[in-house]
Amino acid sequence: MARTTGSDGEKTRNAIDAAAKRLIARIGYEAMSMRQLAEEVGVQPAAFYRYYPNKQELLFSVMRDHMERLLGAWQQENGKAQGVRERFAAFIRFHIQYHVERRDDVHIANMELRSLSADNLAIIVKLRSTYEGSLRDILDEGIEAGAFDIADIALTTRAIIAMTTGVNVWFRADDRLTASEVAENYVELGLRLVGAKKIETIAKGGRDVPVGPKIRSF
Amino acid sequence: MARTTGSDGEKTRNAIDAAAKRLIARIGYEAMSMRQLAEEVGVQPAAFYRYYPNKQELLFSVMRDHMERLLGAWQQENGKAQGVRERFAAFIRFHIQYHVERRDDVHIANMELRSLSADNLAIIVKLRSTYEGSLRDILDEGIEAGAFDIADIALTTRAIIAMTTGVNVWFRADDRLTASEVAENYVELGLRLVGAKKIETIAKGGRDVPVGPKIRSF
DNA sequence: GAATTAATTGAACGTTCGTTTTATTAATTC
DNA sequence: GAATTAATAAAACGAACGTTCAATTAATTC
Repeated sequence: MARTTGSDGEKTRNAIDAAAKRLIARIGYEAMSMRQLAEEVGVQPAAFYRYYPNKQELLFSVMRDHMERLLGAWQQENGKAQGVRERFAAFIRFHIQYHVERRDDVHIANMELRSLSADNLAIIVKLRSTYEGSLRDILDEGIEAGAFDIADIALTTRAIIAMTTGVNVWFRADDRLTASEVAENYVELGLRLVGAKKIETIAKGGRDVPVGPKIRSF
Repeated sequence: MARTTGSDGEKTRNAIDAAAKRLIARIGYEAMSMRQLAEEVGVQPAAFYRYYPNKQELLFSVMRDHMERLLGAWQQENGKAQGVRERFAAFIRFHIQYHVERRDDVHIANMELRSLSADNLAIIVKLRSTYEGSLRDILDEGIEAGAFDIADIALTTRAIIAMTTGVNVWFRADDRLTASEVAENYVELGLRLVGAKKIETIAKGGRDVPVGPKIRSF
């Protein structure tokens, strides 16, 4: 046999991508063999090399596509929010919702960095820090506006990223909480972490008017 | 050649364990070959099988030993703290300090769960949940005592674990912050997350005396 | 409908994998 | 110092690895 009836390059490419994400997310890039991937797709191993030059490019493509989609989706979402507090809440909602909806993508992006070649790693790391930087910008903005009380911005940014990304470790769709319930819980936790002041307090003055004696709100 | 002069089973075993931890932490269990490990130790690949029946047992042994050491160390530390708030702070300090001191162990424990056989995974997962349960117990205790204000205990427990464990991703010993400075920052963040009340407030009444109208502190 | 292009198979490449077997030497015991 | 045990080396096992190549057939173009 050779070309099969009804064969279609685009369909096969999509099938390869989908199967690869499933497999890499479940057993890991190193553990996934090309024969395993081919079987999942329903083709011979050699067919893969019409679509990717090698295994590494497949991983890189999956991760780059994911990061660019993530960044694009957040940029779109970011435009809607009004005010720091709402923008901060929007970020957390977005982050958790996106992570829950594209679990495999996110899991791969978090776990397979070490399987990337040096060049590819540099590119992905850059995209990551762009994304995390957009959260940091919100924290900066919140401090400027006098809405947040943060001791160490970089550290707090990382804490929030770690906390919210961690949802993917335990969240199951059939759990007691829906994705948006989880998200709202994390919005509350996030607001605590950044020391968000009561809305009235901000409205009354912002950073130029001290809120009273320098006592933390907890 | 066969047995080498000065050869010692205990030393070789320790060398294997140390090299394995280094390698697995850096490149991953699947990516580490037995020949690579042997070379790192300075023996032939076959020598390994005097100490472990196979590669999987090595990974399991590394992870089980780590979890048991972690649990033991926390039990010892847990006895010292007085009061919920201090016990909570002690947990965070301990967790971060331990993670920073045994980076490879912790990294392996977090990354290589999927490389464990089903039986071994069940054992490690049990040890993990015992450890995480000890944090949950502190949150329970804090709520009981009226010292904490927590909406969802299970979720908050996981948030704290994720947040503090995440330190390992970015912490470098030569960074601007020392391990204990980082730990103190996270203690503050942790206290915010659990809605820890001001010490005077607790002293004045505990949970039986309402702190005022039911308004969150932020 | 012939020529061309797209998609895939089947077989094989050399390499590396985890592991086993056997032989050999060092250290310890008696 | 002979017998025993401990610790290794050396070589090989079959299986699996990522990848390449040539042949073949389906779909498309002209």
